[in-house]
Amino acid sequence: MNEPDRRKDDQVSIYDIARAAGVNPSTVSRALNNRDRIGTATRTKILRIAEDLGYQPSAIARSLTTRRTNTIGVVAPSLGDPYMAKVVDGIEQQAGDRDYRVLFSTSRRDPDRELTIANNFQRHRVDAVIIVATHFRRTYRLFETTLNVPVVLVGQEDPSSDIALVAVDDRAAIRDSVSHLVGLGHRRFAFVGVDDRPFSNDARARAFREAIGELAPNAMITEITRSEVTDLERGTASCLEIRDAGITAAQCYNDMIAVGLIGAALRSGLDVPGHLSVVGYDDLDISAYLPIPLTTVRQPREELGRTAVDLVLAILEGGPRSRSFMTGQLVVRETTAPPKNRKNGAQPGT
Amino acid sequence: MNEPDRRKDDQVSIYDIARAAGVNPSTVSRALNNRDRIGTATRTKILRIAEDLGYQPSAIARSLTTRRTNTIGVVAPSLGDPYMAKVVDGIEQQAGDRDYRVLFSTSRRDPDRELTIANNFQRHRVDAVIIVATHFRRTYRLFETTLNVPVVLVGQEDPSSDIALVAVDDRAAIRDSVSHLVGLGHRRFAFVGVDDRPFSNDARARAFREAIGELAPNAMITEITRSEVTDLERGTASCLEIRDAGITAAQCYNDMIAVGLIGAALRSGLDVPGHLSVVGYDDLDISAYLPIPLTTVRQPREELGRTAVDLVLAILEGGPRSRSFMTGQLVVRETTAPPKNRKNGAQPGT
DNA sequence: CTGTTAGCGCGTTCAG
DNA sequence: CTGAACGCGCTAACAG
Repeated sequence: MNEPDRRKDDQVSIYDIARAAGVNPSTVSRALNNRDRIGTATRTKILRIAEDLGYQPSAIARSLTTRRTNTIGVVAPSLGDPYMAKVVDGIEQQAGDRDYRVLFSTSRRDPDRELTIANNFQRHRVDAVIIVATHFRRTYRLFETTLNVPVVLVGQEDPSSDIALVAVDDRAAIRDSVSHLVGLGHRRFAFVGVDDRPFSNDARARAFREAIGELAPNAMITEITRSEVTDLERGTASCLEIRDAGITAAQCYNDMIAVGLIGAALRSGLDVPGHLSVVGYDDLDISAYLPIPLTTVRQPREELGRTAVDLVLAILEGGPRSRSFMTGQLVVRETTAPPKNRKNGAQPGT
Repeated sequence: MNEPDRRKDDQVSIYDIARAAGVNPSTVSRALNNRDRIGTATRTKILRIAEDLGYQPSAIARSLTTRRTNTIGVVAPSLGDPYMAKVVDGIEQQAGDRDYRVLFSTSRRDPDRELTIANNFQRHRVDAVIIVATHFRRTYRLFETTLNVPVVLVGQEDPSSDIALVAVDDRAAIRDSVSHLVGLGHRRFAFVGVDDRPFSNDARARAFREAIGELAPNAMITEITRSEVTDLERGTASCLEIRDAGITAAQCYNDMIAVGLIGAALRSGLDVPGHLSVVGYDDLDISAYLPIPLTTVRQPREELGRTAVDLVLAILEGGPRSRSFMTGQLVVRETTAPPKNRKNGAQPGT
């Protein structure tokens, strides 16, 4: 016996099923929520009728009385790039498993939009907020103070200790990378960064410098930060400087940049990894399958998203704000090798 | 004058602002919604107080009375792969611009989950549904009948003409690709497909066969469909067969497969594009920047998402179910070239 | 164990 | 032009 055709605005409510069962609506509510004192007979009867009528409780009405929406608001700069996509996928999965809904909003890194989103979250009475990779403390404060709900940050380090967050331990991961590179014999390094995500960029750049200072104190190190539109273009654009500076090993802020850099290097006659070793950061799906498989630091992106949900729910259940660090793992593939001399031209400064 | 600290469950309502303004709640409602008869003086006064109190209307309460949620439910197999990510990004953008919220749910291609999602959408009383790249008619019917709201499909062709959808015109795009390949002199073709998205795979494979039948009637054509876990692996795994069959040009179902295939080809000593020309489908961000930039068919993925929202809203506003086809554009880069003979071994059948 | 009542925050009558 | 009253669908508190 299936439910009959009904229009969306003619949904069956507990009143309908109460009438059909000859009981009071509140009894239906109790039966459905498996609450306290309820006769087994009436309960099963009610459940059966609900089933037959194709009843689905209105989350809206429920939220109105319970004052909980079971919704987590998520702000991210975009949903379109591969890093976000995985994190967001992890968030959606874990939230779904824990019976929470997710309200995604993209900020496009625009402060005005962030304010709009905060207001929007408030209108929808989200129970908590997850902020992905937005690198301004201000954003955190904005959501924290206007919404007054738990907030968890994903994927960035912030020194202040009272902010809940989950992030990859950049320092350890990058130290592994440097150790690998130094072991290969490299002494002329570059860090290829980004200009529009200052927090995480600085963290990685700093980690890189520190690790080199420790593992190869006399090495040369330069930092390149281009202001192109996309990360791929940032990588492409930094090739010339790397070539002219006689760099033999480059740590990139992420895989996209590495791909751009490698492409430009090959086109300009630089062999990878012969003349230039390149290390990425992220380990995108595609990175292992590139024609020259990319050596990179793997970020557990889905896991970051899932953990963010766990942290947020823990706080909702009365736990403390905690910070969780996951380890990034160096995956050595084929874009790193011992340095070889270049055959023709392109010496440092030439 | 900013709003004072208030807990989430102590939000300001129209009652608070009515009290502060010395008027009736319904007056506040009218002022806020810019409705009919309302004194300019009282209106501005009320607006000012609302502002000062940091008032944000409860979307929940509003939905309860208006019986509209301004929410679009979106089902997609995942949010994590680059194709979905862009489409979903487009949906989110356009919905946001039109003042709609989006409720994303991932089906993981699991029929049980699809049912759960349908029920969940019903609980949340979504106003409409967008189904992305789920290739079973059954899914469409499921959402259509249980929810009784407008449904729009994205990214797949379905012959039945009464289903609203937006998709890329595969036939025209693939015909361009074949024309390009035939013009280059190729006569031994393969289509490298997928097994888990039968609808769109068949559409593209068929388009490929038809185009070849028309443009190079005597050419050889084989179809390879591997059942690996990821698309990249499907590409990798199909290399051997392509090599043995003496194929010189392969059209792949998407870019991921093309990347896998190219990687395997190069490793096995096949030159790309010398011995094997490869055409992808999608034009991922990364495709232009691969060491051998990929020739591919560009799908306007964000645009697909945006258009889906437009279609859905048009129906909500009383318009007819319409179908919208966007054109995919062949982008010729460097993985296609005239066929050259292989130098050593690996002849057909060897 | 079950029925009654009230109220969540808002929009919408219908009177004034 | 504005106030009073009702209902959206559900849960919770209190009776019986």
